Amino acid sequence: MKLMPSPTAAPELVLERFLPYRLSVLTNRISGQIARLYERRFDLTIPEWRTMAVLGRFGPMSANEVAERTRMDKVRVSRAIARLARKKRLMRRPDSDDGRRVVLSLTPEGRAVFEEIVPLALGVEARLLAPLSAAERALLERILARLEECAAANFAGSEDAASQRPPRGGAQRSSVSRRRAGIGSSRT
Amino acid sequence: MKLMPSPTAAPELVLERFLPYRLSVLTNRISGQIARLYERRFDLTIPEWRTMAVLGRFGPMSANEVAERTRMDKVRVSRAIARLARKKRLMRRPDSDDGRRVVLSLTPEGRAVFEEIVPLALGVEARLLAPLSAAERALLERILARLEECAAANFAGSEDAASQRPPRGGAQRSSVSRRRAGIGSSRT
DNA sequence: TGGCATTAGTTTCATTTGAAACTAATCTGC
DNA sequence: GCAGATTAGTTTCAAATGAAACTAATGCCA
Repeated sequence: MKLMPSPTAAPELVLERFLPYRLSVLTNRISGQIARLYERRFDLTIPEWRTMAVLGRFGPMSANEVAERTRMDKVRVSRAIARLARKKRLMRRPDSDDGRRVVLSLTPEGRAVFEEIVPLALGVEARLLAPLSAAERALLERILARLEECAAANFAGSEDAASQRPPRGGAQRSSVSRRRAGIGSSRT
Repeated sequence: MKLMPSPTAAPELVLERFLPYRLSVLTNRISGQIARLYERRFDLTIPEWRTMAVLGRFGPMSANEVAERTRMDKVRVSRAIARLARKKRLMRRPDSDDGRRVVLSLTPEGRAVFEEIVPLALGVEARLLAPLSAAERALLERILARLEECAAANFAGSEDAASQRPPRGGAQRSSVSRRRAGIGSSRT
């Protein structure tokens, strides 16, 4: 039987049971498999695939809208678009109403690739969910929604840090802040 | 009411509802928050933190054992160790029995940092789990375990790809295989 | 004993990444 | 109109990353 922890017992942290760590390992594995699949069969990175996915599903839109929908930053989107354009999987049409915008749309070839990938992607998802019962899936859905909400809230709450930024040429930055603040990419 | 899908209806893929994508976004957010926390307060990256976490919890071990426990590749571990050693948070003692091995252990300073972080990390986890009921947490545990199992199985099943590798100097590699096979880092 | 495969750990190198800077077009207030 | 602020998208640059090569010590077995 389990004894009561002594009043002074330090709480334990075992990495293998720590939720953020577990999520990270799990997600990276899944993303890795998917990335390999897309790369090997379609010469497609995950940012490229995500871009195609939203264009394929929702039709033409600007790079910014792609960034919002995929939650990728605009740099990644910009590069994904450049590569897709090079491979002739999407077209960029300057917006006549707003000279800054560029409207993106899949080429017929891009759409063909998209339509070939969709069932594969859904198949991966189905295989992942296969061992779960319907009830478990429903609960997973709810749990994910809550965690997303919670993470988004905390996320928003910590954005202040970047507010007062010194200009680039501005000489010194502490060695701490110099070490990349960059963070959670997961090429996924 | 919902109509039956027509026999020819293509299954739909909406990125925002696609499990691998959702996991990725969620995980990156969480990892990002944590990384910011560790970096700002302790000048510690996630690979460094993971290394300290296993050394702090399980005591001295070799770099390889750290890699196994943290599921990081040995390159990452090697670099994390180098940085931690530079910052005097861990010590490397050559193993007298096996000249290849180096036994790592936290310095007193490293341990102090470790003990300061543990409650913070557990706090982050607790905040994440706060909106979930006990029943939901239990089910989350089960679901995670199943997904991990499933992902690990598929993972193992797809390792063959790297088997016959051409030597480095070996002239050409296809543009496909040249484009990094690298994948799911998520600096997490 | 000696040679060849293996293991621990590091280094090299090509690539990805994102914050910050940058360019160019549009909006805003006056 | 028109100056300054904002927005769309790209480029620059300093890391981080990991596959493959490398170095060095062991294991194995003949």
